[in-house]
Amino acid sequence: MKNSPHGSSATTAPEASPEALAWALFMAAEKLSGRVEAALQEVGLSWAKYELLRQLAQRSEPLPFSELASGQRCAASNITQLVDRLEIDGLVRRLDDPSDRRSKRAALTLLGTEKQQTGAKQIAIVQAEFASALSDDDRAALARGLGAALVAHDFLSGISR
Amino acid sequence: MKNSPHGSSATTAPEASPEALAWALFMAAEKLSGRVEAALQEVGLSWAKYELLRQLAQRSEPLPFSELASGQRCAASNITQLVDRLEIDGLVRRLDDPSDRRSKRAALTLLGTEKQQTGAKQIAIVQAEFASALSDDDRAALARGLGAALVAHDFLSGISR
DNA sequence: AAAGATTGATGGCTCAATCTTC
DNA sequence: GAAGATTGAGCCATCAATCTTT
Repeated sequence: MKNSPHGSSATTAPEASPEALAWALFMAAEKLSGRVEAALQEVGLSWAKYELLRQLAQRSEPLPFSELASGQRCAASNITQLVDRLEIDGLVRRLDDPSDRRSKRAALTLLGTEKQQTGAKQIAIVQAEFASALSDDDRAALARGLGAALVAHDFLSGISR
Repeated sequence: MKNSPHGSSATTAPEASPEALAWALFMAAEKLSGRVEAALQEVGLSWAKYELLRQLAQRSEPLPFSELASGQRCAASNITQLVDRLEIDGLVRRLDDPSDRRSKRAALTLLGTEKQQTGAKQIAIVQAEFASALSDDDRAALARGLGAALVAHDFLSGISR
């Protein structure tokens, strides 16, 4: 989600039209992602970099680029470039895979592990702030609405994926 | 069988933790924006290009780049490049501003106007699909939750904007 | 041939620096 | 000096083409 519709008027009624509903969804996501990015910037990480480090930390072993690509749901060439930059940052190392010479693996460095951990704490703060800024009822309403939206999307796009 | 309201989504209870709530928000926005992008692609437009055309169509007169930048909430240099590409596409023309020779304006071409209009129809379809895929109650819940989230964000970030 | 990674070109965005005009 | 637009460098993503290895 990159560009979202800009709001012209801060009119009164929250959501009456279907147009406003989609717009509100994009706005809310954009605002929240802005917070996540700002929190990560404190650690010197972009969201893309953080997510890759996170995947590596979660599996706690060097992972082949193909697996990183499917995990991040992005093109393989993107991983190549991301790892390039992460390697420059000293957060990740490229390893050869002895069992398949076509394959490369990415391994966390010590610094990479540390940055991932502090990044995770930053993100946890944002999530907690977000959740606690909502009343129980609002949070429940949001959860219900988002759940329904996700189900609706899967339904409209033929289930699988 | 339980007392699940409306038996809408009796699936794996979507949101229990606050972590999942933020994640669901991002997921929903991502899915929906994917639909918007796919709809616009039918017209050969990116979302960024569409939004610029839309701003021009809405004001129905050539607008200075500075105004386009503030309208799209992006850096001025981005407008320069976007207009470059839109000009290549034949959707927009660069005009000199006689009253201030520092300023350039972007004007819709006939083709640009047409593409914007068909793009708008495409988007309206997506919005309608989205809204109608939700039950009244789910839609109301989503509207309430998103409204609260937006208010919470403004509160947390010191009101203005 | 197919899988895995890389390269090159492109789109969309940022910031810092620059140039012209006010 | 400050405003408006542009350029250059970089980040993050895509796709198409390529190269090596299986």
